[in-house]
Amino acid sequence: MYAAAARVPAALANRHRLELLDLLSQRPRTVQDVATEAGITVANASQHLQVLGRCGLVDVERRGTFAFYRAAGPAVYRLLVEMRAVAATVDERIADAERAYLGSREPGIPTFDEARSALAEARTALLDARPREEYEAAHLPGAISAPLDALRSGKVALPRSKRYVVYCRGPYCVFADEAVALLRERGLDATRLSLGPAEWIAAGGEVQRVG
Amino acid sequence: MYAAAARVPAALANRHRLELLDLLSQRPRTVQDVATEAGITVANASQHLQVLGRCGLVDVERRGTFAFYRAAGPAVYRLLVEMRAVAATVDERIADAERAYLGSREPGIPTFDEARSALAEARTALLDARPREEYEAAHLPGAISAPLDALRSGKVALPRSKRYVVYCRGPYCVFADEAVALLRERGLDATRLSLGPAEWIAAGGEVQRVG
DNA sequence: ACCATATTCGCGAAATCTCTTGAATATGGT
DNA sequence: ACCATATTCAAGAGATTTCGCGAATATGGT
Repeated sequence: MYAAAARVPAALANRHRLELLDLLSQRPRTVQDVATEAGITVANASQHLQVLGRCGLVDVERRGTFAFYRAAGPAVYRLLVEMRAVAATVDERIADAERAYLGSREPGIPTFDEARSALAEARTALLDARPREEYEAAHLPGAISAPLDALRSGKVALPRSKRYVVYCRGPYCVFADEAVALLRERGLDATRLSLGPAEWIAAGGEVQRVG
Repeated sequence: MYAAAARVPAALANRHRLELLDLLSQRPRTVQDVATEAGITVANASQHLQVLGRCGLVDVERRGTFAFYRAAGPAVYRLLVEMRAVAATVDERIADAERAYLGSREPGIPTFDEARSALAEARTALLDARPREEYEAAHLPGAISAPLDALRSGKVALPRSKRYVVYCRGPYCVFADEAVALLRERGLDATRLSLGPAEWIAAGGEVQRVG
């Protein structure tokens, strides 16, 4: 019984599998895709994805010769969030990363409740600083896609009359921070929301898709 | 970074450590105590507990020559609950056990919200069917200790005018079921609450202690 | 039919984990 | 001081996991 229950943490007990699951929590990806992102061979990525799949952590949808893997559901997001919470209370590197990140940079908005009250104002807009593919796969309700590249090249029209709340992949991602810095350089009012879609889904929130 | 984060699931990826943590989620225990409960040697239990401790999953308090280990905090309870949730969606044995348990026996009260509304009535009492030591370490607010042994030997005074809601360690524990069966044989109105203190703590609830 | 490509499978060496055994350490009581 | 006991430490055999490599499988296009 406990041996059976231990298979889920066993699947997560590997840095590559953790990274793959993290990648898949942003959007579905092919084996090749995650392999290059994580810097491992395709064969190895395939094996790791199968381990994750056997424990119900990822689902696979086959389209032609491609296998699109994705995080299996809200329960997986909740598990990831809780695991990071425990890890952060002890592990030096994670805690340091968090301190370095949350300390050196400004705190931003730490909860969805606060974000919601900020967004209640009509002149506040929510921006998604992640790559467009991730925005298309799942984004917070009402968010506008504003990938960092597009912001840099000025391809996103941002009226000066608005206030902007920017989010990205999650607390440890730097996209939103860079986006906020960029907007402020241009004299816009921007704040970071230091949570991402994973935390939103974990909290029971619904997401929107494109197409 | 991911290697560091993987240490938490690695600590949980062992049936004995999972069982130990489960035991410690009910009440603090000594090394010997958990060793005999889990059927492993003391040295082995000590090693496993140290692994759990290094990841911040358990705390230790030394009193004399004894080392009392306990689950480290609400985050650990939340992690355990989420892990079981994921495991139950896939693993045959766990899902079977759940079906067998929740199917063959009656469903009981599945959420704290429903329990709260039942307990709002003044004539409803909440009973804790676990061993007294666990009740003393932590029990749901307002619960009365009614260990199975004490119920069997009739040592708990239960007025016939009340309705009883009985809980135990959690969804997979049978104490509450047996207690409910026992009370009904005696013509009392009893229902099982199929959640335990772990789920209560995971949901952010406060617990009471004795002494 | 044939080819290109995405994925999966199988094997073997290296690394890691597990558990037992026996000893070492530390604390409290006599 | 000495002893009993609770816990921890250390080392080694055995089991499991990891990962690269090469081959096998499967699908879609030409």
